[in-house]
Amino acid sequence: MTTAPLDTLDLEARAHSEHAHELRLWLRLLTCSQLIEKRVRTGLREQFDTTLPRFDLMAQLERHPAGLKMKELSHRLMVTGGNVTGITDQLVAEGLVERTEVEGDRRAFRVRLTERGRVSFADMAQHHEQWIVEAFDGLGSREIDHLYKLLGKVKGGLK
Amino acid sequence: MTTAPLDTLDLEARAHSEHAHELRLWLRLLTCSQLIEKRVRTGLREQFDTTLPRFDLMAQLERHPAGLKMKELSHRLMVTGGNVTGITDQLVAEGLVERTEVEGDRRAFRVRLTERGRVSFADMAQHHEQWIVEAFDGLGSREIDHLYKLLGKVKGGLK
DNA sequence: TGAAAATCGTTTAGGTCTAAACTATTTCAG
DNA sequence: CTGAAATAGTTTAGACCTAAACGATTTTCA
Repeated sequence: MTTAPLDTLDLEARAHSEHAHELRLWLRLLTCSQLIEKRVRTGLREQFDTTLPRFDLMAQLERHPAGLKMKELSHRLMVTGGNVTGITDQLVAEGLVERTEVEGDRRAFRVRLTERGRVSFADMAQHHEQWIVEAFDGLGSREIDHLYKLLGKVKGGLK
Repeated sequence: MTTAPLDTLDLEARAHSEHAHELRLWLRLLTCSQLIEKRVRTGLREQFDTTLPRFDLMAQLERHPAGLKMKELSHRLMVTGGNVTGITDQLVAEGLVERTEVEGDRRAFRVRLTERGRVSFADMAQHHEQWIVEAFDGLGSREIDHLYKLLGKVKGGLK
């Protein structure tokens, strides 16, 4: 019967019903992303005894044969520099990747795939592609394009 | 000039061009998901000195006032049981959730929000909602619905 | 009934990721 | 020229998450 408590309830209730769509969308986006990622992680572990971050790093290097600096890698992978250091160390130890000097800047270096790294990556990439294709099996190519565009709009609005 | 090397190049080239759309879509989906997640993680850390997994666990409990069993939590959160054990331990230590007995099964128990947990969560949820709304600012409500439906199709095709 | 199988939750060992502090080098302003 | 600021990468401490092995309890079914 008083108005004060009802006001706060109204505010909460309104907030929830007004933005329920955004919240649902976020949860679903996250779920899709996590399910696909899990599939890829499991595949990489079971079939190649490696991990997703290692694969992702190698994928970046495959696209840039001249190599990438640590800073560039951490930006592209959207992870911290310390993280890139650790993963690169592993891959160097296994001979899949190498650090090369950057002339004119003794602080930095460029990371490149070794020949062995290229061969190893090509093998993994083929299976990776298959897992991704399977993940979107339920969609037609029109829907894939449309989804891509809508997510582009989301991405554009971020940051 | 020889045909053998060209064949392998063709195979690779074809494979890549045939499924390029799926791969691009996957990378974009992942990027959107990671950017939004980063925003939420930063907000939770800076404004509430907590983490996303802790928030997610409390969010599940808020939706189920009677409490959830560890198994149910790990299923809903899509993480392993061991992980849920650790996060629950923390929240119990801080008095935000509590373990209660399940009668008739001495192996299991139910995890519930405490009163303090409910208050704490309500505060965080309000800001969380705001961050999510901002993330989808660039989209109209029709687009939000459409994106939701398309992702539903993706989700349905997984597993 | 009673032994095997299944279920619930925890522990363990190890990889991932972060923020913040740190070292080394380069750039820039005075 | 020189000292401050910026930049490249690493280290550190700690939280997260996983898979696998494990203890305790319950269920199954012969």
